Amino acid sequence: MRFRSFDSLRVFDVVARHLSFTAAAEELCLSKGAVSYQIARLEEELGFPVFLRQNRGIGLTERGLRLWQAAQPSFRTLEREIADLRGFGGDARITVGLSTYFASRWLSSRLMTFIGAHPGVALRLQPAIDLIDLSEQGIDMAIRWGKGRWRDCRIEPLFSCPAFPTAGSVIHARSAAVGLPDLLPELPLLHDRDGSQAWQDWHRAAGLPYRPTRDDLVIPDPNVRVQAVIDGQGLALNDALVADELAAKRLFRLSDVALDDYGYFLAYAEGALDNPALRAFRDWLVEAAQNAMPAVSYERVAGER
Amino acid sequence: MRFRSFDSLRVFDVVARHLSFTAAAEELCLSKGAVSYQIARLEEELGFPVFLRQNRGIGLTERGLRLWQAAQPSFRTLEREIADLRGFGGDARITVGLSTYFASRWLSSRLMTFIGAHPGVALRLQPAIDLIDLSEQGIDMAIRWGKGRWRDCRIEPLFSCPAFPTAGSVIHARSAAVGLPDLLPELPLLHDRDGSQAWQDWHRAAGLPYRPTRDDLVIPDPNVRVQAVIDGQGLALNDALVADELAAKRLFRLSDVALDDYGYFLAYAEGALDNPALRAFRDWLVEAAQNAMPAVSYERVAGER
DNA sequence: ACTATCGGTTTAAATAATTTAAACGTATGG
DNA sequence: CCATACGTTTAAATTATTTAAACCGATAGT
Repeated sequence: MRFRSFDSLRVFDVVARHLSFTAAAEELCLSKGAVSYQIARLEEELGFPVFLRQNRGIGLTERGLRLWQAAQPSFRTLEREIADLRGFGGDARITVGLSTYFASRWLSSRLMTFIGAHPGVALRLQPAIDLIDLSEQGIDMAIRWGKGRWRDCRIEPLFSCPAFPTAGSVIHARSAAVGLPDLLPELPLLHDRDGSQAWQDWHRAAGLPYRPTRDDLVIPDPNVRVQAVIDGQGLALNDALVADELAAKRLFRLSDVALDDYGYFLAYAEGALDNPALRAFRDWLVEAAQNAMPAVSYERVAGER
Repeated sequence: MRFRSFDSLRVFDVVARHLSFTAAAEELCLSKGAVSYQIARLEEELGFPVFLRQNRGIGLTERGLRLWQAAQPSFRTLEREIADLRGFGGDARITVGLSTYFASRWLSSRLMTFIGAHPGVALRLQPAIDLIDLSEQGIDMAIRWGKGRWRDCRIEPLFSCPAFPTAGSVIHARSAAVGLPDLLPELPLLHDRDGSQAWQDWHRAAGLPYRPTRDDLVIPDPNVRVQAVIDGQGLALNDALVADELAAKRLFRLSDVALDDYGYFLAYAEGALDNPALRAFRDWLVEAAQNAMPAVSYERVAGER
């Protein structure tokens, strides 16, 4: 029997990308019942199951995975070619400036849903430390971390992502024993850039005195900074995207005082949204951010007031 | 609007391969109306036509061609992977022995319909002059030219393909002037192999005397033999697959006497059809042969009896 | 020039597939 | 233990597809 259900296969592709019937249904503008039906139909025609129905959610079977590895690029090719032939080719090449830190810790795992849903758009992620200058290097949009007080362009908040002091295990142990306020003056502070207000802001929030000039370090790249903290070079303000390191106990949060007004923002030039591809990316990003604000709780340590 | 109709696209793929709605309908087991509907639907959704409706038959538009160039390999990949995952992977690699002559002049132009209709089958064409020994070199099936009197294996007739004497333009001119019977004894005859009965058979059929030993040439490869004839090396018995050369007047048929019992045959070992892939190829080949027996008419030349 | 035939298209009716909304069942996390 | 999340099922409604037959233009053979 020849395989016929390529429409079902397309539904499978979307479901496999989300690993969720519900999310796929939303992307396809279908009810989840319809998606379930399509997958059942596909499995019947194939003669083997493609998804493992697990307790909560689903997973690909081994053959399902192999099928997806073939289907994913095929549909991507087809959809891109079709988008091209339809003449949507308009400005469908967009460049987003961001830090490798944000890209690897937050964006990349979610990106598949965008590129899958917008096959006609060629997305380019431009790693950059300094995201002040848009339009330099042909960056269409930038994702910035801060208080959202930039005035050079349109700014949209993505999600709040407070910064809090973090340290490696050695300093954490000392902090737990001695107490952070006493320890603070003698430790090097790692800054994200020259003239950053962040540590100063944090001291004010914590009600502690701040002496501006010390033997501090400026480490602009957040990934490098995190590693420096883990290696015991000093203290840094980090945001919730270090959740993995916290969970793995390679990094420790030292205080429940956080800079709550910090977060991630999308920055773009005034007319940027006239480009439908950019608008699509903006819409997707804002929604993705809404649904997934990372949060890190703080366990009070013994010895803290 | 997102593209949805991948089933229609699959129909398009088949139609584009055949360049015929009717043939595609047959392959897909649909009525031609249904195929027409699917293509109309596809074109509506794409927003541009994929086929040019010509006087007789159809052709791809420029964008249709580009679409097909993307769709063809994608569907092929998908169908092959699916065939594999379904476990049809059994013996889906088949090798067919044939002459490059037959391959290039008859088979290759038709082959696309087979590989398209049987994506799970990996087909290998093994060029060979001497197709007597099957099972040597792992040949599953062989296509032979002759009278079909082999006894070493199962033989199925493909199509009758009579042989007739041919010559290049110089000899043809002399033959037209002098008459073939008078000219024949003084011309070199080109044979397909040592001990071939073909020329002897032909002389008998034409009611002419045959002297076995002369300064003749043995040229086993049919393509080479055809070229030798064109170059005026002598006369050879050729079959209807030289139609192109006849039409281009590079080669000329010298007589209406033909060896009518010669033709192409498919040879394979007794149990070969147990392999579904081989059976599929046999079925396809036999049917393709039935629908397309080449025929060459003979225009009587001035000076002939 | 006439006619049979070869495609592709159209039509209306029949059939089959898909979709939806809602109810359901089960597992999870607070 | 309850509320929720997620996939499944169900029955009904809606769409889409298919078919057979008629149709139309062009072509090839006579």
